[in-house]
Amino acid sequence: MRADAQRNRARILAAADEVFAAKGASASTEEVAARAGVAIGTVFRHFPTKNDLLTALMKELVIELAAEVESLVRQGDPASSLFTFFAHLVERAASRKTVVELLGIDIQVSDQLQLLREAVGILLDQAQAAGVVRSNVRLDEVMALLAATSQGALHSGWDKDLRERTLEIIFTGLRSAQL
Amino acid sequence: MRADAQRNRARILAAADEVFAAKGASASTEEVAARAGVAIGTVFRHFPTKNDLLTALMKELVIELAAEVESLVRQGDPASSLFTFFAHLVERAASRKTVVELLGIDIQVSDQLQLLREAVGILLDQAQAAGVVRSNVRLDEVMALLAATSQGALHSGWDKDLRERTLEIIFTGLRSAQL
Amino acid sequence: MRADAQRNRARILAAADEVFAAKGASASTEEVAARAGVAIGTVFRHFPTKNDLLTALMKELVIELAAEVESLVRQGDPASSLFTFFAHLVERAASRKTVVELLGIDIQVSDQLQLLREAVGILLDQAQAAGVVRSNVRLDEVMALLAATSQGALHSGWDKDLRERTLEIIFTGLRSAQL
Amino acid sequence: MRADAQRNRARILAAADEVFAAKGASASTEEVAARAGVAIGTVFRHFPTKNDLLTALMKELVIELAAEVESLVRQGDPASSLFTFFAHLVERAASRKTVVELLGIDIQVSDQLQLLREAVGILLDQAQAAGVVRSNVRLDEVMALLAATSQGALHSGWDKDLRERTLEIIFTGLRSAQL
DNA sequence: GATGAATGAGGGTTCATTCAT
DNA sequence: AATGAATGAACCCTCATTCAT
Repeated sequence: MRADAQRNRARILAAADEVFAAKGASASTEEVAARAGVAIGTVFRHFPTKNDLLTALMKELVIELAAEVESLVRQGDPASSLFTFFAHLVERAASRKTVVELLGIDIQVSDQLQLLREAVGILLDQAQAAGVVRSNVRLDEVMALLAATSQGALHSGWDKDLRERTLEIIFTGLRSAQL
Repeated sequence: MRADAQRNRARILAAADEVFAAKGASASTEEVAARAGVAIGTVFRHFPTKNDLLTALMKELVIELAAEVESLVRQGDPASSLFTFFAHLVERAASRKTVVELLGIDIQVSDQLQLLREAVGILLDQAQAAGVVRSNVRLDEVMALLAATSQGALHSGWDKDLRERTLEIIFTGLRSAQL
Repeated sequence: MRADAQRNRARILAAADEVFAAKGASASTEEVAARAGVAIGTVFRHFPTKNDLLTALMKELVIELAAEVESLVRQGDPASSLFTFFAHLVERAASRKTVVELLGIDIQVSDQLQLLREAVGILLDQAQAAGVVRSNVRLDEVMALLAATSQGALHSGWDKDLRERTLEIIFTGLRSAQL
Repeated sequence: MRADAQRNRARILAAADEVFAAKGASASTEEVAARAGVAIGTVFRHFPTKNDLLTALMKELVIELAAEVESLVRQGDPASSLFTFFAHLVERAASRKTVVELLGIDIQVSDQLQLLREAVGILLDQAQAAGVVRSNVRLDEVMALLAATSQGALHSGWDKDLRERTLEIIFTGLRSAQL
């Protein structure tokens, strides 16, 4: 791929991220093109289908998130990494519909999602090994809570304070058995 | 309003509930009309805008939910009513997109939402008075968790077992301080 | 269907006939709408797909042609009806791409085409019974010649004189065995 | 023109022949480029317009056909060459849309068509001189029949047997007067 | 009031053609 | 000269909304 094409692909993805983050997946491809400063045909050259664009966006996001988790796995405090990531994801969801749709919708990201799931699984293992999360909590529930709260964080009332207070309840629920 | 008009209004709302519950708010008005057994024009006579229809639907839902809460307030066990309602709402969300969009989206239901909010507030007060929910939990967080988990419950992976396990974590989080 | 809808349906079919006759099936639906004096949505309300419109057009045409053949079967001279119909079809094709695409393309008119085929079959039987078409000529060849010459008649050079001279050769070929 | 350009021009024409033969003139230029193994820009450098490409293709075809006719004129049997060529052209049309569009459509090949026309004229003269085609048959009709049957041969039902039977009728028509 | 046909802006997608690399 | 990315008009189709019947 030529340098300019590479650049455009990136600009389109960035534009799509912003547009879909703001208006959800029903925003028009035309708007993405406009925001990217390219003609509509260029978007379709790079992503033959709107769905392809959405999928590509999700993949990028998952990869990013998974990388983040891995870095936590390597360098973070095992006892707090899961909570850190949880909070960070929700924080991020608060401004990006994309995050939320990733966790909820099913486009063809399943493979990538699996990746994220596994990464989070490690964080959970660490946390349980460290004794900060009760042992009968399973990965399924954690992913479910991640998805749910990310979705929730998108909506109006959830300011930073509310997000923190809500997460605090969930974190307590995850921990409490040790008491 | 004539009697038949009254009847039509009700049938349209019922149809809209089913259709939007199944396909989300992006389902077409035409489909609602078909399911209601009326012509498209009739739908628009009663609800000049698709958004008006959505709003009316939400209002009905909130009223229903609020009634449910009130009944719990009057006849339920103060120590468990909040949890009962929470679980019931999520259960319901699992089969109805409407519930979820009500809690998330911002159509002009704020007034009605306020109603629901107050009702849930009473449940929370009761639960805290009974000592089963820690006192530093505020209504905001409870509403936030209700919204988030309702949203989550819509998505694929959330079968009954997962819903219960997830709620159990949240309930524990709400309770735990007593331990 | 309401009277005005009925009228519009007819106008759209008429417009489609003209437009496709002139420019072939690749002409735009928009143009059909314009010629019919209706909005684009109206065309799609009556014919949900461009292909549906094309198909409807073909059906109408086949029905018309079949009716024509039947009338010849009943009232025409058995010895000349086949030739009469043949010539008439080609004459008509000279100004209408539709006729030709009917005989060549395969949209879902097969059922209707079968109808026409059978009708022409009767004409052929009559002609052979009358001894004016040799007995080893089969319906397949007649249909093939009808299709081929109709196609040909569409193109530039085929003025009336040429059409007649060309048909005369074919007719002679069909007859010749009697000599 | 550089040697490689020369080579590319030939490869593009060959590719176009195959692609348009298979899918008709509505196939995309991109596909031609792909089949030729060159970039789309190269196609447009050689043929500034899709129509130019089509025209060039037709010219080549006509030249080929005319050469074939000339060879028949020189070495063939005067009494059968016309029929031979006729049958061969139709046979070829059965597998190549190009042949047919050449004879039907009006791109700017008229000059070249004239060439073919003249060549076929000679065959006709020979056949008439040999007494196997009646003298009142004119070149116009022969060309018309060539075009028509070539078109027809493209369509589904025309298997080899049908083509032969159909041509047999036409050949008889051309001959019959002598009887 | 109800009906359902008509409207037309908007959305996804294709493809001939242009132009920077 | 070749490459292949960018352009943008045009196409098919959908759907909220309006309006004649």
